Amino acid sequence: MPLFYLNIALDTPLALVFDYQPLAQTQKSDYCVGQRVIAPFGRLQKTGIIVSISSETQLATKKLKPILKRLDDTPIFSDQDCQLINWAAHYYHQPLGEVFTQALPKQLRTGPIPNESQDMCYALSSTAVESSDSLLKRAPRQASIIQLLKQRGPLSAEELNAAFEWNWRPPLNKLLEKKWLLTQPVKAEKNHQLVEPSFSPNPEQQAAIDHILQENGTFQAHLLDGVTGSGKTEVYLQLIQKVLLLNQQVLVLLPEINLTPQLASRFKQRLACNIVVYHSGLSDTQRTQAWIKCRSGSASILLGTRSSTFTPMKNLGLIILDEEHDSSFKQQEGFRYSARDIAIIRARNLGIPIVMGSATPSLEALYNVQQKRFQHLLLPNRTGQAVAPSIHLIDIRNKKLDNHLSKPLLVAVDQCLDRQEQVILFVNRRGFAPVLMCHCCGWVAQCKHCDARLVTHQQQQLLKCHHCGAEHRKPHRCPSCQQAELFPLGTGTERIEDVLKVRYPTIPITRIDRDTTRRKDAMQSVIDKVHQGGAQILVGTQMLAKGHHFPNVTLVGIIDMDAGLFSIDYRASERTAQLLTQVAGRAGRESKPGKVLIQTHNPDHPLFQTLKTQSYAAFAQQALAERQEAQLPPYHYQALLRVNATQEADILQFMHDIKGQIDTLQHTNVSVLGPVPSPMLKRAGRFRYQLLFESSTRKARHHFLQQVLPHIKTLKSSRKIRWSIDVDPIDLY
DNA sequence: AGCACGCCGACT
DNA sequence: GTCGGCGTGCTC
Repeated sequence: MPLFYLNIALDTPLALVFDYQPLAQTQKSDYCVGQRVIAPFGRLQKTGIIVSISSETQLATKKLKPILKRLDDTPIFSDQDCQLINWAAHYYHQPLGEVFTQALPKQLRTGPIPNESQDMCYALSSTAVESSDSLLKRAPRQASIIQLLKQRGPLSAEELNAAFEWNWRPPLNKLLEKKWLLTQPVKAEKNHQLVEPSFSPNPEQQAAIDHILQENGTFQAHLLDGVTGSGKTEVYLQLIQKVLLLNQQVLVLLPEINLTPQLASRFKQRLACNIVVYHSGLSDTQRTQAWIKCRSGSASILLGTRSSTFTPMKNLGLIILDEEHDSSFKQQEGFRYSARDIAIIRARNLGIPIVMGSATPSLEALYNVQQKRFQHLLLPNRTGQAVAPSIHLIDIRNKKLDNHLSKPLLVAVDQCLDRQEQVILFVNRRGFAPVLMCHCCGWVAQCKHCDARLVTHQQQQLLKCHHCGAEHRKPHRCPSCQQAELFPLGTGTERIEDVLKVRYPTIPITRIDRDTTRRKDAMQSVIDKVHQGGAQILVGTQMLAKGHHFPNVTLVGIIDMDAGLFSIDYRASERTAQLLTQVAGRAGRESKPGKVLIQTHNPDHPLFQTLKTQSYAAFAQQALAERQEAQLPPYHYQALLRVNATQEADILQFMHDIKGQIDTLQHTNVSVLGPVPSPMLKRAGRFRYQLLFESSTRKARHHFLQQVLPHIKTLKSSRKIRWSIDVDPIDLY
């Protein structure tokens, strides 16, 4: 009879921790919290994590099965890792085992921890040095590899990838065979000096750095609020250097994969240390290795997207989260969490600073500044001679447009191109046109599955639903009246690109949206092309607003943002203001003043006026004040209920019952989404609806969790309901 | 979520 | 007879 039981979190949607007997012949000291074990579960075997060890159990002891195996001798998660994961599971009402699973790379969800691979590099051997010249004619590729190694010393595979366009593996293997090259481990770089120590921060940057360092060793959340080009990255670099000198690690979180290579290379130029990137674009093996290096401490900096939020770090000293306002930090499917909020809690648990940077901070962040939870650090000026761009509104009411482009905008584009400078045209919609309509009968192409209209993609002759991803061939005749009078209404990036190609046949035009950058490395080749300089036009969606600096862009044209002004969703105007400010920030760099032209039917709209004459900060303060006046704090809570059944009518009845209860809550909005289109469900002859509960106050959320939810659980068909809570706010601590 | 069990109709 | 559909219940 054992004297203790293992409480194990298993990857299952059940919000339970399961108790197991230990292995025979083992004792309590063989187990600790954070270890992985393999346990029998029903007829299955699952990997689980020991979350506690207890001397009692609720179940009859003989019902408890013993585990099958211990996977780790030492725990894979530290107590602090477990604490964070526990917090997240409770806060987001997610089964503990599922959160543990999220925190592990795929390979580590089942198998043993592989050894940490040593990065190898290639170096010249002594024989190569003399005999290389004779190679030049016969084997030019081998020769150029040798040439490069002579110049730069030993190089890693990654560095060779960057250096050569062609596949360097075969000639390199030849050289290895001949023993002219040898492999050796990359020397761990422990020199944490900035490579360019000459940088001297301006007074605002220095003040921010000092403030943050002053609090070092204790928890403090900092909002680094700096306009585009104000040198936030420089502040990060200085802070990172200081933390590295203390032999601590740094976690840097970014909203998107696209932004990692750029920042990684900037860090590598400036900091001599081991930098590891972690995001969903890596292979399983790469991810596992990156994860292991962070845990062991051999990586000093982890640069990653939200999937790295939970990655164990041996000695974390600082968290940096860039583009704080970005919604990509929120996971929208499955386990709905906010990487930003979890990162704050992680910093608090560890007693270390977290620095959140943005040119357009979210209202929650600014609210937290008001509440003195966040320290506000302002970088109000662009560095160097750079000046803020000037914003102009083009009133297009009653004006004749040339394919959605107004005369003043086209004139400005002409002038800009004449000066050999570059133009960004921003269209917040991909595809050719958002609506396809029949001129004879008014039929509109509609998605079968959702409420959304189908977007015309002219090049591919497809109609796509941007909501659910459904695709159809574009019909030649109206399916309703059989006439051929279908016309595309409105515009998207593809249409603007077409129009510009006709108008500027000799000017390079690049479209940047999800359709053109889906291919791996596509984004990078676009960026390279733009950096070649000369007169060019970039047409694109929000992707243009994120991260990349195009130094020769002096004009930004906003084609159509009016839709963002009138949404019922109170966060839409916030998003529009952020987007406009971010895009506008792309105009003008260094000494070239930038110009932003906004085409609109609503030139007097307060949002435009505030951004034009003042700034995003002024807009945000107004929005915050308005919401406080209406006694709506800038919190935003969501709960999503997913209802599955075979009978559509059952679901609708069920949804109706719940809606009735929630409708009586104040500051709470409920909407029914669905049926959710899914080939899987269709084949199974099932339906799924979603009930989205949105609330703007903590009180409403509390009421929902305490009163409404338990009631929903007791409803007869509640078994078929899967729900999760998404929280946007931060009254976390 | 999986997965089995078990109850019905269809079919060689 | 038995194959397979899916409604129901369980997982330490």
